[in-house]
Amino acid sequence: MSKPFYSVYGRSIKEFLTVKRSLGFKYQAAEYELGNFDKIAYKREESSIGITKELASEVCARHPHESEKSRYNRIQVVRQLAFYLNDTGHASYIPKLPLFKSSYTPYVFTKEEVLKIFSIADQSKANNCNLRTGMFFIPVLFRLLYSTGIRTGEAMSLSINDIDVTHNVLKIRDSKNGKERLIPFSKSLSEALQDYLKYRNQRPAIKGVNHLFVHPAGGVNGSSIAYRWFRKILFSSGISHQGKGAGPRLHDFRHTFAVHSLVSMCEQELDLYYSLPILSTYLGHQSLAATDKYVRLTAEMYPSLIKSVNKICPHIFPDLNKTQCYEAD
DNA sequence: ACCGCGTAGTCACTAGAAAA
DNA sequence: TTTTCTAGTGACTACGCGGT
Repeated sequence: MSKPFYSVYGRSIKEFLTVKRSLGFKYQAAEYELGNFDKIAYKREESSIGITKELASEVCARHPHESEKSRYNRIQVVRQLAFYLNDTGHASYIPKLPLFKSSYTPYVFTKEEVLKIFSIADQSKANNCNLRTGMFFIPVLFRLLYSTGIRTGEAMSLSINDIDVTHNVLKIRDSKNGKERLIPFSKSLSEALQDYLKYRNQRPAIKGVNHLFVHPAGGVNGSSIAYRWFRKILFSSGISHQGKGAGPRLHDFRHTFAVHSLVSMCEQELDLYYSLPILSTYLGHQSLAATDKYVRLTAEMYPSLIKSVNKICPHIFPDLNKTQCYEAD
């Protein structure tokens, strides 16, 4: 499972990993970064253990297309290794952490864009007769993501037993904490799900398969399928994708759900002191702070709405000149 | 030949826990 | 409270396979 290391640091890195793991940390991603550290040390023909300032600066140098945050994460691992080496008698330079600020702004679809995406997805499904195509469930998956705001991973791992189309509730089982949460959904989504289930259950190949989202031949698709179709449909819908990491992502259905829900609650003049905790629970956030980020996002996208709400209940929406918008999950 | 999927891998990003 | 750190997962691609 673990990769070999080639430089003079190899043994120390292995010990370091063992120590960290014995403390209960997984150190999976870190092992990858340590591998890069090892490669650089090997290339430089480092002959003795102890990180010099020169070695540290080469390892911590910014990669051409790397974000500040990623570099920050990378350097943290090297720092930990440097601390460990110091503790074990190999004097090492401890690199400084850079400053960084979050820059990603989530994409929020307009209602027109959402409708356009749905209709293109429906057309694509009608045109695709491949027996193994994920297109079979894409239209209903997109509707599910938009109308419940659940994560893509959560949707893809749903089983048919988690869906109750009589009471319009679905169950998210969170294997991580053994927690589960119930998500009520709308009548229109329920109809879409029932339609899908009808076709799904008619197919003999799918008998006995528990996964909700399967291709017509009965196989279970990974979430990369959903993403690939998403990009195709996005292109056909004429919504431009801004390139790697920047464009609308599948995950942005979740943001869109949150923002549209907030807007709709504002329009119905619901008291946000009550409705925010509800939204927070629905999204599965552990704190209100995460949900608060959507409030800022909503304020940014619908300034005129905010003006009218603030007349009734001031202080709900932040002054955007003074705050920055960060992404919430 | 072409298309779409599955898989595995790299790189990137964020939430939330832990430490200070 | 703020800073530091880890866990977890998303975004994206290459490649190979099998069905049409």
